[in-house]
Amino acid sequence: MLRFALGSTLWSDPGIHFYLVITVNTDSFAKRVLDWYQIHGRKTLPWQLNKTPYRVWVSEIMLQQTQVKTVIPYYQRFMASFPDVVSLADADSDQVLHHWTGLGYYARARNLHQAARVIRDHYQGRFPERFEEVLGLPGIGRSTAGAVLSLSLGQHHGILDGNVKRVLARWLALEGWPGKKEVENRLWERVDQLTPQQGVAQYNQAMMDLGATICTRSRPRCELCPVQADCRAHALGTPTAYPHGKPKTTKIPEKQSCFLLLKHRQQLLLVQRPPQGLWGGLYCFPEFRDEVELRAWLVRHPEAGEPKPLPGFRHTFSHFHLDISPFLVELDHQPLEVMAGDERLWYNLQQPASVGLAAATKKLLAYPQLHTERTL
DNA sequence: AAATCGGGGGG
DNA sequence: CCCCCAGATTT
Repeated sequence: MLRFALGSTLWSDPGIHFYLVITVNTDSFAKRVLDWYQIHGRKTLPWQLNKTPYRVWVSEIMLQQTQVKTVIPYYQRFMASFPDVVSLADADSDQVLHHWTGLGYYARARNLHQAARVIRDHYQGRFPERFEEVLGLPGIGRSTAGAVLSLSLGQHHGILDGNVKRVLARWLALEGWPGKKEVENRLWERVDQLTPQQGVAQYNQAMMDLGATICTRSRPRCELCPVQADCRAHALGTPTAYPHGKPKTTKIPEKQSCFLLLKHRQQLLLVQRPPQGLWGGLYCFPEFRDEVELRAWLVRHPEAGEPKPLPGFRHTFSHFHLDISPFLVELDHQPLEVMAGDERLWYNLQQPASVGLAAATKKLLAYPQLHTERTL
């Protein structure tokens, strides 16, 4: 922390002095986070007492999916039943899952149990203390391995859980969705740069606490944040815009429909669509939900011939895909009474009427199969 | 109703 | 590498 004091004495009145005191916080990111933690961080949660890799590991796995308040009673019961890694390894799967009931993500309980057995069988029942070995255990990735070894043993590893991602993405005003490998890699780089040599355990804990209590997802309390001064998202006034969400994967719904291409000589039947909705007011081939519906219609119109499937195609709208299956039906005799209700017309291929046609309809009207002499 | 959380697993 | 999943909770 640096303070600059600029003083001035008024020439005209030696009794009056002005001082402008400028305080500039030149502390590093890590120091400010650590200072904040000394005052505001939680230090007496069950897994913060009696710290061992095993106890921290179990807490980290539970906390991945649930908040502290909910985890505490589960953690207490779990530790009472499985006080060390060997007792966990020796337990039945059912027993372990029973302790997990209500926590969800049961695959993680299975991984936890499996990892305990690996530790019992390959590490003589002692929790491994080399990063690569920890990373190799089922259910433990880079962040959890770093958390366990730093929090319990003070080893120098960064962490990047959801809380830390949010804090850093905001502080950096980082563009991009952290689910993308490249964005996550950039975050890990910054984790490596910002994680201090001294006080890693407290720093990592502090970053998680900061994300959980101050830099929350929806209503961050920036006024209480120790790194607000140089937080880029705060400067932009849009902290909640970070981290960016998953890009809207225009989870395009798909719809299929069958079109009836009813042909008599050089004419094709088109019906006008209702004014509302898709292709409103345009002329279009009679549409059916599926082939069954189309055939049901044909049964009621015995004058029509056998439907002949034409090549289908996918038509993509802004908000969904329509998979179109056209069926050509040829009429021997004059046009029959058709499709009650809507406006309809017999569209002459030689002398096209001036009506609105959807792109898909145009595409179908251009099919060569409609322009050849009838095949019978 | 949608987003979330870290790691696993499949294409 | 990319996408999807587990499941209960929060917003």
